[in-house]
Amino acid sequence: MGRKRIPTIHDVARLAGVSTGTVSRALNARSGVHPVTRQRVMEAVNKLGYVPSVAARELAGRTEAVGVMVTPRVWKYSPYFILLFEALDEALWHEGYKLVEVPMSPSGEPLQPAAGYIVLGAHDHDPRLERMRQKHPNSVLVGVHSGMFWVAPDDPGGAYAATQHLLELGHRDVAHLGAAGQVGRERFEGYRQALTDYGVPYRPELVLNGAFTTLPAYRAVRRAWEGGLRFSGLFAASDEMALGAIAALEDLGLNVPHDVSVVGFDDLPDLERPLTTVRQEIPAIAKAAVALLKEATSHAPPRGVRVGVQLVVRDTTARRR
Amino acid sequence: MGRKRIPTIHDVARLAGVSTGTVSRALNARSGVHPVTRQRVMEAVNKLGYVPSVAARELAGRTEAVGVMVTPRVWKYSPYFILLFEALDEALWHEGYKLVEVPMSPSGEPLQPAAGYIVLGAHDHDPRLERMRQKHPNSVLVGVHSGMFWVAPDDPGGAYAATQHLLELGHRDVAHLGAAGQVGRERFEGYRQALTDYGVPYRPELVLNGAFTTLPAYRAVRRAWEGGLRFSGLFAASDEMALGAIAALEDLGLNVPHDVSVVGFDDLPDLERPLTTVRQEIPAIAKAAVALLKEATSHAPPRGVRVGVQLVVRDTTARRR
DNA sequence: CATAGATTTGTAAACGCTTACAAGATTCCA
DNA sequence: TGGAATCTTGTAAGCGTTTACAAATCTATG
Repeated sequence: MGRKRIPTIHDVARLAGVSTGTVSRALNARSGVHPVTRQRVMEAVNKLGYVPSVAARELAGRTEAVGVMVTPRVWKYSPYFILLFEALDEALWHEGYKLVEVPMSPSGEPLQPAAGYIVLGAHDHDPRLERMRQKHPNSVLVGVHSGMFWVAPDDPGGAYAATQHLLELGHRDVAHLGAAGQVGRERFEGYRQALTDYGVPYRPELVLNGAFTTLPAYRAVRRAWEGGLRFSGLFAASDEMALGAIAALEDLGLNVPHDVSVVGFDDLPDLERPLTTVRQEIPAIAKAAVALLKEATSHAPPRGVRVGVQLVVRDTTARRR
Repeated sequence: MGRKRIPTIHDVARLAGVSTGTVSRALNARSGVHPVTRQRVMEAVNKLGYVPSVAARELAGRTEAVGVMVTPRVWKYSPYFILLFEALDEALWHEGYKLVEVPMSPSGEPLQPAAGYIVLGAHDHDPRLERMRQKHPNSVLVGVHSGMFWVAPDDPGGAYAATQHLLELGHRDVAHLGAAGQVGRERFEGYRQALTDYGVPYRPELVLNGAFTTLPAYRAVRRAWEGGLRFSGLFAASDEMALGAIAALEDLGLNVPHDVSVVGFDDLPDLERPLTTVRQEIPAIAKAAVALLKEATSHAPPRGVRVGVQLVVRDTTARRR
C-alpha cells in the first residue's frame, strides 16, 4: 500500500469535469465562474480532500507576504502571543498570504517590505505606532489606536462580565490585579464600571499592579495581603496573573475559591489549574485582523473592530461565605 | 526606483557563464561539478546576493518535511523552546528540509508522516520515546536517550563551570535550585561533582526543587530561606529560575550579588536583568540535530552528541564577603 | 595517438498553481 | 430573430527550482 498520492488541482479538475483554470478560479476568484460549476468543483475538492500546494501557489505569484511585527520583542515569548501568531499564520494562509515575521526598526520602520503589516502588542502611545499609521496605511494593529485599522477583544466587556460574576456571587470586596498599557486600562475600566452598576463603591487601594505574568502577580498579591488588605474576590487581568495570585493566596494559607474567588482573562489552554476566566477567541481575532488587512490595502477608511469575549465559569470562584 | 528584482538562478547562471543546471548542482550536489566552475558560481551567488526560492525548490521536489514533536505540549510556550524551534527551522531550511510541527499521539506515534522526526523535551523515561526509537529510526532526540540519536548541551559541564565559578569566588555554602527530569539531574550532577573536586562537602538540604520557571523557583527559595536555610551562592538550573530566585532574595531584603551570588543556565536573550549564566548555543544544537537526522536517515548506528556550553560572567555574582 | 571510460556540462521536462487571452455560450435588446 | 454585449470556460505560458538524459570534454591506457 504505497503512500497515498496527494491530490492536485488536476485531479479535482478531472473529477469535476472542468479545466484546471476553472478550478483555480472557483477556489480563489470571487466571481467569473458559474454557480453550479463552482458547486461541482467544491464537491470534488471535498471528496478528494484537496488542499492547494502552498509552494505552487507561491511560485505562481499569488501569495504575498504580510509582515507581522511584535513589539516589544519579549512579548513574543508569552503564550498568548504564540497562540495569536499561530492563529494569524493560519488565517493569513487561508487568504493566500504568507506570514513573515518582520522586525521593526527603532524608528518604527518595518525592516522588510511586505504587502501589508500586522502589528502586535505595541504600547498605545508608542510613537512608532503613529509612524506606522502615517507611512503604512496598509497595516492593522491588534490593539486599539484611533485613526488606523485595529482589532481588539472586548476587553471592557470581558472585565465587566468577570467582575459582575464575582459581584453576583455575593462578593463585595472585589480587588483587581491589573497591568499597565491600553489593555490593562480597558480591563480596569470594565471592572470599575461593574462596581458602579452594582452600587459597590470603588476603592482605589483594592487595585493592585503587576505585569501580565505570574511572578509579579504573586508578589503584588502577597505583599498587599501581608500589608493587611482584605478581599474575597479578585479579578486578575490575565490567566497567568490569576495563577500567580492563587499561588500567593495559597502560600498565605488561604483556599481558592473557598476564601477568595479568582477570575482570570484569556482562557489559555493547558493551564495547571482550570480557571474561571474570560475566554478570548484568538482565531476570531486573527481572522478579523486579516479581513481588516484586506480592507486596508484597498484604501478604505480606517476602522476598528471588537471581537466578542465570553465568561467561562470553572472552579476558582464560589459564592461568598 | 522600482523594487529591486530578486535574483534567480538564471541570473546567477548568466553571470557565471554556465547553465542553470550547473548552478543548481554547484549549490546542492556534493560532487559532479568542477572545482573552478563551482568557485565561479559561488562568486556570482555572492555578488548577486542570490538566495534560492524556497517555494520553487519545494515544488521541484527537493524539500522534504521533517516533523518536530514537542512533548509535553506546554513546553512549547517556554522561551527556550521557542528559540530552539526557530533555530531548528533555520537549520532545517538550510539543509533543504522544511519544518512541520507534528503532534504525537498518546501512544507515541507521529500524527503525520514525515521524512524524519526531531523530538523535543520528552521525559527520559517516557514510554513514547522508546516507541519512537523502535519504530522510527529516522528520528533524533534533543535530550539524552541511549540507543537512539540524540543531541544535548553539555549540561554536566555547564553546571560544573557554574558551581566552580561560585566556589572560586570564595563561596562555600553553595545551594542548587534544581528541577526534575534528565536535564535537571545532569545539572545537579555537575554541581555535585564541582563540590567534590573542590573539597566542599555536599549537603543535601542545600538542594532546592522547583520547575524550570520563575514562580516555583521564587517559592522554593523564599520558603527555604524563611525556614532558616542560609547560603551565599546559588546555582539555578535555568535563567528563569535564577530570576525567580533573585526576586525572592530581594523580597527577603537581600542584595544580589552582594549578599548572595546567583548563576543561571541558558543565557536567554532580553532578560530583565543581565545574569551570570551558562550560555547554550541554541543554533549549534539545532545544527547538530539536523546533521544527526541526516545520519539517522542513512541507517547509521545511533549515537549522541554533546554541544559545548560556556560560562558568561555578568553582574549577579561577586566575591564572597 | 586513438579510444574506452570517467567526469563535467547543457538541455529540457517536470513540480502544482495562476492568469492573460481567446473561444464558446448565454443574455438582452431592437 | 440577429447581433452586440456579457459571462463562463478552456488553453497554455509562465513562476524558480531540480534532475534524468544526452552531449561534450577530459584522462588514462595500450
